[in-house]
Amino acid sequence: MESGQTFRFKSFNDGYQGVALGKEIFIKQEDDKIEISSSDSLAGADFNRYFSLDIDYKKIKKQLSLDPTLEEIVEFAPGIRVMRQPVFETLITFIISQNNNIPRISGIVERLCDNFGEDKGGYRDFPTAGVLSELSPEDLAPIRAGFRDKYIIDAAIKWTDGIVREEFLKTAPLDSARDMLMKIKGVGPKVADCVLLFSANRLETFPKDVWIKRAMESLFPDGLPECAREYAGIAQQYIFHYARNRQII
DNA sequence: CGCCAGGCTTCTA
DNA sequence: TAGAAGCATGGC
Repeated sequence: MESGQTFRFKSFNDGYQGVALGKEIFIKQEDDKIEISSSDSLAGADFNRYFSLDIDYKKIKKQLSLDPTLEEIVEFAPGIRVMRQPVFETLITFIISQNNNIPRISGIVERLCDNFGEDKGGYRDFPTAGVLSELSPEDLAPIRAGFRDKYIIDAAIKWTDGIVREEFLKTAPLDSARDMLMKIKGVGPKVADCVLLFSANRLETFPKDVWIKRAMESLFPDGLPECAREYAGIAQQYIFHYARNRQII
């Protein structure tokens, strides 16, 4: 929940609270048991898929751990999973993420939802592309996204116009999918890869941000180990978290 | 005050 | 085609 893939969850009691798939949920973990609860009906929302609880991470971690350095990195925070969030929401949140820090990303996303998301009775859903595509940069001023406001609007317009299509992103050759995303102003290789990894379930994509570049230089100067190729994106999340948190603890 | 943040666009050579 | 400047905002 704190690995920088998703930005609407807050620490709450002994778990996390946030809005996902149009529902306000509370999630907590005790040992291997993960519990999701809500005051809403969860009908129609597939949180096993959202949190990738249907994926065999024991098998994936075993394969990554064939490399001894990766084994240590995985063991540092073995509960991390790559989520499968809605594509449009992931696209917008990672446009906001550029040249930004995680706390401020969360703040901008929160204001975006508060101002333009559908009121579900006490909380707000993530805004639709249709709503965002009609806005001007001045309309977005309250969310204080800075220069990213025009990128958000361009992404929403290209989404509603069908220039960026979810099904294509999930099924087309990886390079074609990236090119489609990079037609959006403000979307470059890093944001495109994050969308493909965190929502389109393209586990072989390996987003390279400043943290990953620094971590790769010191941990894997010869590149990512061969055993991690199939699940490079999952390895990326373990490496990202390790790089950011290891020294501090 | 200056530097940096899950980068990208634009300008320059 | 590579490299640097500029970009909104906010925390430190």
